[in-house]
Amino acid sequence: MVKYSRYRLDLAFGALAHPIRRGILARLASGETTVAELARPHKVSAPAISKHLRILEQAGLMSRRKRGRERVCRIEAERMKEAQGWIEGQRALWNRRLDALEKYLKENP
Amino acid sequence: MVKYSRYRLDLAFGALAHPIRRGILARLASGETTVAELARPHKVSAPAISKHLRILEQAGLMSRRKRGRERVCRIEAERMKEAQGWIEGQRALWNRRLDALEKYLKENP
DNA sequence: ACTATATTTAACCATATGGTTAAATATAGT
DNA sequence: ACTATATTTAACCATATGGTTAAATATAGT
Repeated sequence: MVKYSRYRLDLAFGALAHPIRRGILARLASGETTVAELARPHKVSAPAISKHLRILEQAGLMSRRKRGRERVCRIEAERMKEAQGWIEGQRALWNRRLDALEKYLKENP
Repeated sequence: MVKYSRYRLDLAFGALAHPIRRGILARLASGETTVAELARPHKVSAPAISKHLRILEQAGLMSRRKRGRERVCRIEAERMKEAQGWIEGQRALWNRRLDALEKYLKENP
């Protein structure tokens, strides 16, 4: 039972939690391309890829636009940055605490 | 149907995809503490918290040790670093590409 | 030994995820 | 108009997630 609407970071991290979706993002990081091209390296059906793309799109990590009968996909950098930012913030806290501890131990041998 | 064993990054990102778990990690970033203390800010049952902790632990983002009848939880920095590293790598690619494009546009007005 | 506290496990339920095949939709190309 | 190609939607199934309450387990404290 989901009680709260799903926040942006939930969707972003959730989208990053599957190897095929990370593979798709990795491919997109080197330039936009079509759905067929994104699907090629993975051995799942076209509908499966379509679902992964929807999850990435809903998470705001990627966008699609039509080009003839193809769809061209493009990474969206902002949400990736937000996800990274969250982790970074935690690690900053954590490291600051460890530094303080280290300093304390040095000063109180 | 999950066909491949779940990789470390799958578990790590999956674990980060819930606000309660991110809240728990945020608390842990400022120092280790007990399960009861971690549960306090969240209005779900104790078993729900216990499940979240298990997910965090299986993802390698946190560890638990016994202290009397309590369990003391502690963040595990390494896996956090890996998750951040993955995103960072993608963004590096992406930004390099954008920089190259910008340069190209500047040189070919 | 008895009782209270901390935490997990069991059993249950609803929804989300991750896959499939078959069918629908839209455009390209003749 | 006809056919091929690209992609999505529908219907289905199994497993994972996220919650609940009730019970079990383990230790603390008298």
